Amino acid sequence: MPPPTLARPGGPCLYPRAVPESRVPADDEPQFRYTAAMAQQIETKWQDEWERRGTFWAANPTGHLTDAAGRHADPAAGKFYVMDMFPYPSGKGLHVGHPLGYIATDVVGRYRRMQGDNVLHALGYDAFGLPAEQYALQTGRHPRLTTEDNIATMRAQLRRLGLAHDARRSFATTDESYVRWTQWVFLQMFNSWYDRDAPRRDGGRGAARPISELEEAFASGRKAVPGGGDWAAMDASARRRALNQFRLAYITDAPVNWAPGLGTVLANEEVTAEGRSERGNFPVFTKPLRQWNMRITAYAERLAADLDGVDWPEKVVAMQRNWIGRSTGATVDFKVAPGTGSPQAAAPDAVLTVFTTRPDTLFGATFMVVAPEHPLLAESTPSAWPKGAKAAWTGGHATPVEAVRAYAAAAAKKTAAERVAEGRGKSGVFTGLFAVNPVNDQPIPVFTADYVLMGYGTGAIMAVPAEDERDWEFAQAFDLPHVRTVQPPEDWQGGAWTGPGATINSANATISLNGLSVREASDGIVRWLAERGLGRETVTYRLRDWLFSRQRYWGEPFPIVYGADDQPIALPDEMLPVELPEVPDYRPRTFDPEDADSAPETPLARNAEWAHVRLDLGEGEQVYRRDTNTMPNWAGSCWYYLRYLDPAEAERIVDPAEEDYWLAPRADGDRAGGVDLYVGGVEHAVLHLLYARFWHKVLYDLGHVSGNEPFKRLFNQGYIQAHAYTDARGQYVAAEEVVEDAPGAFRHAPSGQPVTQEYGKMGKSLKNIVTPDDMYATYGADTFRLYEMSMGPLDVSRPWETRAVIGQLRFLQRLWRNAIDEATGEPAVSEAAPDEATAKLMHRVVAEVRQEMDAMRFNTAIARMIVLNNHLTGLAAAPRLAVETLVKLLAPVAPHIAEELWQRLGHAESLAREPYPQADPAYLAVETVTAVVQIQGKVRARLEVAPDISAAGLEAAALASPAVAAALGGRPVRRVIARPPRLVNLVV
RNA sequence: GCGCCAGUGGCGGAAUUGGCAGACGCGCAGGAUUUAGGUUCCUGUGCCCUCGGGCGUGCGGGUUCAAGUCCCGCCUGGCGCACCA
Repeated sequence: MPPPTLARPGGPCLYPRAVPESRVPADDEPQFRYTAAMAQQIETKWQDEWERRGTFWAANPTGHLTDAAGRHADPAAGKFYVMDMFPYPSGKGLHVGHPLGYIATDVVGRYRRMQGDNVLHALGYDAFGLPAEQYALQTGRHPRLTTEDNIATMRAQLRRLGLAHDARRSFATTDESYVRWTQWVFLQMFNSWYDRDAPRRDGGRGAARPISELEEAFASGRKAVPGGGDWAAMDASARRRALNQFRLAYITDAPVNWAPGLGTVLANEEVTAEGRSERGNFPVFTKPLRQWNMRITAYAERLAADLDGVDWPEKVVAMQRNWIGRSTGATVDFKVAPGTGSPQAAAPDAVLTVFTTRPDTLFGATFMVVAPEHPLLAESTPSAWPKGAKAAWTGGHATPVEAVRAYAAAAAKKTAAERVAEGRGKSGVFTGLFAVNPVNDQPIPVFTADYVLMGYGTGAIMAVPAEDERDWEFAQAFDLPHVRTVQPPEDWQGGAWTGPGATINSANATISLNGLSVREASDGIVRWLAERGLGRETVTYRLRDWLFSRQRYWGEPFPIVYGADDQPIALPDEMLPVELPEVPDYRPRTFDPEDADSAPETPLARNAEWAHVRLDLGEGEQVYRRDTNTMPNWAGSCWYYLRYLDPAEAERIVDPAEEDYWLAPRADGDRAGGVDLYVGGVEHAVLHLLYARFWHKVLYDLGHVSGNEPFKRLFNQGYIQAHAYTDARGQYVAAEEVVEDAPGAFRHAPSGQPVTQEYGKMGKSLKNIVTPDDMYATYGADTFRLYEMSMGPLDVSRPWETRAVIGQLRFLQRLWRNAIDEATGEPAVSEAAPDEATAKLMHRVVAEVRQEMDAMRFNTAIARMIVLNNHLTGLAAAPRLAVETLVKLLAPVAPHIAEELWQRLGHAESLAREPYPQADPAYLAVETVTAVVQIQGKVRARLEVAPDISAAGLEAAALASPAVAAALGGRPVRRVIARPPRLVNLVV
């Protein structure tokens, strides 16, 4: 049903004179002046009106979501999907920094809508997470209730901004109907594997496939069962165990990041370089625990390669590439045996495989290092020191077994940060083992040291001290030799030479690398190794699998149960969603932050009744144990852009017709597809944005979405910073009470004492919070929006300056006065056509504003609008055409006053879909331009010349000018550089 | 340590391609209206000046007829990475 239009189009609107607390109006103030009070009246009126009319309802191509007139989208017409990063509904309330991105996306959305695009813009809430649990504990209320309250508060605060969102499309990740599909995606991951040979829709090879295909391959013998089992002879439990090694979501006992102080395990992405938790800054220990993982490493290659196809800030692309950390090199196999005089412990055919990016230096490998967690140590460490073991190598231990065990135990007790910090001095211990260098059959000792990481490459390296600084340091510390295989420059002082150079000392009976470049030598030795089965070209990634389970309450439960064999079993789709149970205590079980021996405990396990469930999953009715972990906060934000298409969708994750309309690649050569514009802070560069891309690619492989990428264009907005002030004792004083006596000299007015200015974040403890509500009351939402958009480029951080906001209110006041008689509220425009100068300026401003808006340079767009408005202010009466043009130009940024003026100027319809002004090229032509005459590159005169003046004509005009003649003072002109029509430079 | 980005009036910023440095706004100054006040209006506002002009985009060089813009070397600030073999 189409909503009714406004009853009295263009009629006089009389407002009661509401008086904000902050201001008492003067008696002589005109009744219809645009003040903060007037702005409030206008803004709330139009917010109600837009809601009532369904002005911003976006139409889907099918289904129940139509526009306000009941129409579906026209697939042939333009569409634009603009999205903000998912807000977390905190209980703390907003400050003026929060809405920056929301205003920007609103401006873009409104601008596109005025150009005829069907614009999808909605805002949901990412509402699971630890803060809600903590807030619930403080208030004694269930997190669901506090979360709902927070969402309501945030909605109200944002509604007052006048954002053109389609409110029907809002939702929260905590909604049962949303959790159901988050769990569904998890099960898609659980029930899939990565088939490296499967052809992909985009022409590539390698894709997620249903796990049933793998079962068939095992059953038919097309693929060997790992461990060499016979599929037919295996029972259900053994089969589950085998399949678990291939699932994209799998449970495993691997070393994970355990933060006792936080009471949960964390993903690598959530651990800082210092080895502490990003949230809470607690120490993080590496500890083997049985946890859920996502096989994101299977997508490493595509996640790196497909960055070429997205329109993202280079910085974010670089951060993702660095995180994925693709590097090419070779793996090389070394035979390993205990040294002479040591009892045989290694299997005779034990092999140690290493990864290296410098296979060309293989002849210079003088020892080996394995990570303390390397499996070779447990299997093969001999029980006595061999001959040749130097005293410095043994760490004072009686046997290698003892030495290795002590070293590994010490390493496990350290946080990652400690390992790094202490590792600069290079610790380690000899393992009693020797490896044989395959190129020269030299035995070289094998050490274990924690500067080698189990998680990267093979967890083992060949050490080449002469060409690697870390190996050099280790060799120095342990009295190990080095052999140079790359010729350093003549002036080289010694130490490891990692630069380019000719290969030396690298020949055996069948190959010589001597004289070759690094590149040539690498290629040569890899070929030699490959021919003999001793090595191969290899690509490795820094990226690890994504640790996906958390020991928290307020998150999505896993739709997984365990039978007697303790192997995970998926619940059938009909049983989704698995709802969060009530528990006696939501609190995560936390420990002494330094207690590395503690182990996680899940809050969901506290509900014993829920944790066990009687089901028939095809093997007869029995009691199963539920998984009591919850998913990380990232799960909900990995696919929310699909949910805006229809949050009521109950049959499938997304309707294919809707997905195709809003997200499919459209332009030729575009494989990515995805949201047309995604605006948010840079802090999610490798967390959310990497995870969401991964999920999207899985959904792509499984046929649920039509493009490779979820976010076609990404824009990182800057942050709004703020000044804070401290007194002599270092205490913060209220920023609003500080006055500036002279540049750089600040004083706290109430106390009179001098204070020091700091620059940084806005925060309660810094006493410099300014809220949107303050701005609404003192200036109105339009002025606030205008100010935030005019402060500077959107992608740059800049300081908030409350006193500067007034400039934008003045602009709106002047615009209002150009359109409306302040005494009567009636239109004050002239009905005559604009004069020549006004028309020309108007068209030029239109052209410039469009250009700036297209490039999202709102600050300069607004500056141009002000120029036009200032011109109109100088006229006796502003022409209607010019005022209406300006109102339309401004509408995306200051929509309420624009609607109000539009209505008062006699228009019945909202201007939300009024075509954005277009410049008439006829008016952009100019009769004369100002040419500057430079002498020796300095401006000495200005001339009005025809725009099509020739170089000769310009030169003649310049030389004929008396001002130029005076400046030349009779000096002969040696050279003339004419750049008609704007510049001529005379060289004397 | 390595990499990337930035540095322009008292302040936020503009100058998209080497071609008039400082658009627009704040602040400030003067004036108007007003009993008064300013969230009103108008004018001015890079610095210096002997009123001719001179100087000026972090610093020092360079290329060019011409440099905020390009090149080289520094300084300062921010961000990212940091035993990844």
